[in-house]
Formats: sequence, C-alpha cells, structure tokens
Amino acid sequence: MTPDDLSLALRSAATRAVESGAFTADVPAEVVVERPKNRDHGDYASNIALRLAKPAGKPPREVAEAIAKQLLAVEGIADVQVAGPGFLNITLDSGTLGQLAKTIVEQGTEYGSTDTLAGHNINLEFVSSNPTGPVHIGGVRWAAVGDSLARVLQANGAQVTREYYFNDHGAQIDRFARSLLAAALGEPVPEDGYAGSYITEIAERIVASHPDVSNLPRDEAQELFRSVGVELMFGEIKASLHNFGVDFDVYFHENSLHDSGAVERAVQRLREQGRIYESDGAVWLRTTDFGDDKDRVVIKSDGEAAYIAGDLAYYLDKRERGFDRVVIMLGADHHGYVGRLMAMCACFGDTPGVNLQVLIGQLVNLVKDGKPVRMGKRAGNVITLEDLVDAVGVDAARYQLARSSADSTLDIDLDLLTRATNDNPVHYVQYAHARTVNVVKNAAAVGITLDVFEPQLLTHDTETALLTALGEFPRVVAQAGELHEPHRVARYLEELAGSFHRWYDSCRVLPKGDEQITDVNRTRLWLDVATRTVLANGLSLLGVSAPERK
RNA sequence: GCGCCCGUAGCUCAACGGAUAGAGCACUUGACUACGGAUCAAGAGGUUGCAAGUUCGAAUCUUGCCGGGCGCACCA
Repeated sequence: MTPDDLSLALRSAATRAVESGAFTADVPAEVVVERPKNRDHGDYASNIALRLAKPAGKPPREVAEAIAKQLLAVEGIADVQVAGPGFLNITLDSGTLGQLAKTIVEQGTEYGSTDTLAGHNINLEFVSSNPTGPVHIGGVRWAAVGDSLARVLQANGAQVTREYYFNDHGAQIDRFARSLLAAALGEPVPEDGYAGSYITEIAERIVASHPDVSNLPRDEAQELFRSVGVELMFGEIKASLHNFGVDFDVYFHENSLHDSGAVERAVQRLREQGRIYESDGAVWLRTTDFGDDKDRVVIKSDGEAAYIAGDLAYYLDKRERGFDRVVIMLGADHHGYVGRLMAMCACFGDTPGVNLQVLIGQLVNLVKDGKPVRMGKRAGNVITLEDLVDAVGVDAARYQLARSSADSTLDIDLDLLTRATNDNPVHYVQYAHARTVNVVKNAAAVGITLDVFEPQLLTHDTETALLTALGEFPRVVAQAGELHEPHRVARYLEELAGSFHRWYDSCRVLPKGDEQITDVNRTRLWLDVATRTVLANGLSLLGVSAPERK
C-alpha cells in the first residue's frame, strides 16, 4: 500500500464516519498522510481529525476516534491509535507495507515519476551568464540547481526546454572587446575592463588565428576581437557546462532579437494593448498599471533599445514558441528586476506568477579561513566552474550546490574544496547505492534470486522504516516540482541512505556461514533492489552518478 | 528612505502550520575471523536573533524591533 493509497483509504474512512452520523463536516479532497519522525507513532500519521474538529464542532479526539473505527476495518491496516491532541497513528500489516518493494522493482526507472505537471510546456532559463568570462561559482549554482529542477519537472510529466540567454548585445561586450584588444597589444587593462588570465589566453588565440590583426585599424581590430572573442568565450562556457553534465536545448542570442525586428513587434503588440506611450523623446511602457514603482523606458530618446526591450521581445518570443510557463532563474543581485518583469507580463495580458515565474536564488559566498573572499570578473580572481570541478569532481560539486535551498545564501569554504571530501553527503548516498549493487552481485553468486516474494517476512524495525522511506519518493519528487525546490530530493536521499545503511547493518540478505537460503533472504533481495532503484532514480534527478563501486 | 532574501547545534545546512526542532562535519565512547567500516550504535551539543499577536498547535503565518546580504537608471 502506497501513501497515496492510504490517503484515499483515510479519506473514505472519514466520509463513512460522516455518513455514520459521528460528526458533520466536509472531508477535504486531499488528505495528508505523513511519515512520523517518531517510530512510536506508527508507520503513518494523519492530522485529519484536528482539521475537521472545528467544522464538526466536536473535540478533535472524538472525531479521531470515529475515523479510526472506520479505518481499522480497512484491509491491510493493522492498527490505528488516537494520540496527542487528535493525531491518527496508523500501522500497516507488514505484508501490505512490504508490497511496496515489489511495486518499486517492477516500476524500475519509472518509480517516482508523477503526472502532476502533465500537459505543461515549460521553458526554463538559467545560468545565462555573460560571455565576458568563464562561468563563475554563482553561475555554477544555477547550473546545478536549474538542471536538476529541469529533471524534476520532467519527472512530474512536464515538457521542459532548458534555455540559455546569450547576452551578446550592449556595452559589456564592448568592454570585453577592448580588454581583449588591449591584452593583445600589451596595453594595460582598460578602465571598466576585464582582467584575468582568460583574457590574455583568448587574445592570444585570436592573434594566432588572425595574424594580420595587428595591421587593422583599431576599430576594425576591436570588432574582430569582439566577434571572435565572444564566440570563443561562449564555446568555453558551453564546454565547461557540458563537462558539468548540463546541456541546454536552446542557446538564445540577444542580438537576434534586435536584428530580426522582434523588439519592434513586441512594442507594437504592447501598443495594441494600450500600454505604450511616448514622452521626452523616449518610448515608455506603463508598468505602473501593474504594480511597478515607475514606468520603464523601452526605446531610449537616442533611438536605441533599452535593456528591457530585449526581455520584452524575448518573453513574447517564448510565449509564441508555445510555452505556457516561462520560468527564469535569477541571482539575488537581479531581484530588483522582478517587479518590472511581472508588470511586463501583465502588460501583454498574461498572468504573472503563472505564465511567467521568476525564481530568485541567493548568492554564493566564498569563505577562506572563516573570512569572506570577494570575487569579481574585473578583479580576475574568479573561482570558475572548472576550478570547482577540478577540485572536487562533478558529482560532489553538483550535489553540494543542489542540496541547499536556493533562497538561502550559501557559504563555501575554499579550504574544504581542496581537502579530502568525506564531509560531502554525496559519498554517503553513493556508497549506499554501491552497497545495494554489491548485495545483488553477492546474492547472485550464492543463488539467491527474485523468484520468491513474501512481503509479510519484512518485519524488522529497520525494514518497515526503509519501506516507508521508499514509499515517500514520489511525493518528494512531486513536492520538489511544485515548489521548484530540487534540494528536497537530495535531503530525501540522505535520509533514505541512512535507512538503508541501518537495515544493512541488522538484516542480512545473504545467509551467514552454512545457513540455508530461505524466503527471507529472497524477499530481502527485493527490498535491496527497490532501494537501489530509488537511490539511482533520485541521484539521476540531481544529475549525479549512481556508481556501482565507491 | 523604500523593496526582496536570510538569521536554527561550534561549522555547513534541513524541517507540507504538527507530536521530544533534525542530518553531515568536528568532539567523546563503543562495534569487524559474517553481504565492502566511505558503515553502524551510544553520548554531548538549542530560549530556532528579540518581543508581541493569530490557534488546539508557530522555526514556519502577522506586526514591530535588532543584525547580515542584495537591489532601487533613458546601465546591461
């Protein structure tokens, strides 16, 4: 019996309690069944009676008793206790609970998938770091979290497109080009320019591939450094993300919006919506109609498009490509931008928070010797994606970044990165997976197979704990998708790995010494394989490998 | 000044409004001639920044303080 099955059973038990006249209340469509922290509180617990007590006008415990009586009659339910203020503590028959192991093994890689987001076509934009330097540690966080979120959304039935907005239009690119040119000519870093060894490296590569560049007039040379430099930089960004296990379906160039007339079309569309006006020689969008603190300039008085013009056109473009949900992940340093993005969405006649969702992630602080380390592209002391991967590897880096909620700032100790990495929980989880694989191999060697399954034999405390943990997985995946919080998957896996290690410690799959192989051994193998399945499925959602050896 | 996020064990971080606030690391003490000890068991460690409020119940919701981060352009 899965938690969902139990939830349904509980709901109908509550309905029967109402029909029996015990109390009067509307039974909610969704009944929450949770896995209690304390094992003395049964396999599952529910607060339904506490919720119904007020509308029923009866004491919670009285409502609880009435529901308990009905629930106890359901097949597979061994015991129902009313506890505390009115909780229902539910214990399943061991055979009913154990059935989960077989269900999981049979569903295999599908176990944990849901259809909660079926029918949605989601565009998820993340990283989008500027092509003026390598992906730094902040961008790496969004790469890990964003890619994992994409996987989670897909697991919940959504169609997902990963998209990278390539910001190749504007003054920053000019600064980048001037910095490359200066480096090639041996001049000092220009004011507001970029420093760092990657600048000289790229400049050298351009000089090597275009030996005649030194003969060009300065403005032509700068243009060459701009176009070639951006291409080279972008190639490196793509490559390092690929090595990190993150590949985008669409790399979208901001320049294409300006070249194709998309900006004009977007402005025209907004004009039809009555949200555009002209003042002081500029074209404005009346975002104050939808809560922005001031209206925004779209076309500057010099005729150039303001930055938001690109985002207007980009948003419209995404919607016209058929996405019903446009999700953008931004760093906290851009949160001031959210209000006008939402207002823009409303100006198009869309619904902010539904058609457009902006996820703000807090920044990553680097810490060394307990003190924060300031980092900046211009200062040239960036910790890049590649530095991080070189130090700890892809799995450890992705896991570490994806296991924290994106709305708390994250401190990363530079010393920890270079030390032995036993402190990263990813090893705990991966080791658990390796153990499950090893058990299968050892079992096969002595002739234990999955030909017998007797779930009522899974009675040890660590077995019921492991089974209930396994049963949580689909709900964790669904919740991670609904809340856009992939870190919940990681936390769950750590819990599951703990349950597995404890089970492994006290319940052997293989017989000791010259003991006979029994159905207990065979049935436990199912539980082992079920655990392997969930660990592998979960790690896959995080983009972390599930190794057979550690 | 206004806005957003955060404040939880020594450190890094969890906790659909639920029961005794949990993990990992670090610390103390135990467990291998038995499926891999990268493991397990036990211990210690907390006024969830402070104060009110909402209710059966608050780390979580509301308000006000305190502290930290980040934003408030015809920049991108």
